[in-house]
Amino acid sequence: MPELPEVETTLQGLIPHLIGKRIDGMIVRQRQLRWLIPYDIENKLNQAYILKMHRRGKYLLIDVESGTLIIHLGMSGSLRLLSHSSPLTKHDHVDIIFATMTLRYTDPRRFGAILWTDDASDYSLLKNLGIEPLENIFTGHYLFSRTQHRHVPIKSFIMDSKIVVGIGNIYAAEALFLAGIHPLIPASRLTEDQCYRLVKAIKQILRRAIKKGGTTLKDFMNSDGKPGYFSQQLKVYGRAGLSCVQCGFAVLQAIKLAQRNTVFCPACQLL
DNA sequence: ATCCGAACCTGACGGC
DNA sequence: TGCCGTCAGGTTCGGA
Repeated sequence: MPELPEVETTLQGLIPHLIGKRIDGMIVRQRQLRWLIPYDIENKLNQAYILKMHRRGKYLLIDVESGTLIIHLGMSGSLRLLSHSSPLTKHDHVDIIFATMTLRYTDPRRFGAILWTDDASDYSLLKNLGIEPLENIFTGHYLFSRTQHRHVPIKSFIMDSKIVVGIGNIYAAEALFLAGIHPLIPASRLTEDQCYRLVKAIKQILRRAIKKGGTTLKDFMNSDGKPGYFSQQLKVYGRAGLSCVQCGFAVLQAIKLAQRNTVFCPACQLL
């Protein structure tokens, strides 16, 4: 489900409701997500006030005085704000309870994570992450310098969170299409100019997707339970076999790359 | 250091 | 209807 725009949409939906609020309790119905939810997390969060909420890559970080609650939505996770009486459905694994509402984590595939750290700046899953794609330090020059001597396909490269965070399968395909770059080109073979174009495309795609509230394919919902509308703007993802919206004649082609479906235009994105 | 595939899990869908 | 294989928005980890 969620790439950076969906996580950002969720975060921005939650912030106005949760900052400064006190957590009155936490109910864990299913501890086994990607990793086990730590057994002491209910104690750590009980009666804690939410000081700050932010995002690092696709990780949602919720700061309280004694540390940080870390939430990752995996492939199928979502967070919604509900009334206390809202009926439970099958994969509602965790509730965080506030005075007037419940924050509910739902995740059918359980690839997501709910973790705790006393010190987010020294947490293994966070400290080796690459840079944020929407920050100014993510430049064509940065990307070009990192591609040197790297032989992986450029699509895998921009999806590598040690290089740049937040770019998943949908937006990687869309950004490469927008930049006119074939997904299979080895990273080291990109010219500096192509790196500039790719970075520009990534920023543009992500910003536009955030503006539309993310991409809803089957079931993505923001924290108010509303879908995102960026799926209507997708130019290659999910369109294999259809004609290219840019050149109008080539048929979009699908290949498997690093176990992920990858769609591109063989005419607009030359190898 | 780099790269690749396996692993985690459920549900939806198409074919027989 | 039911069973089987395939696929799905992520990413860490282990081994080559």
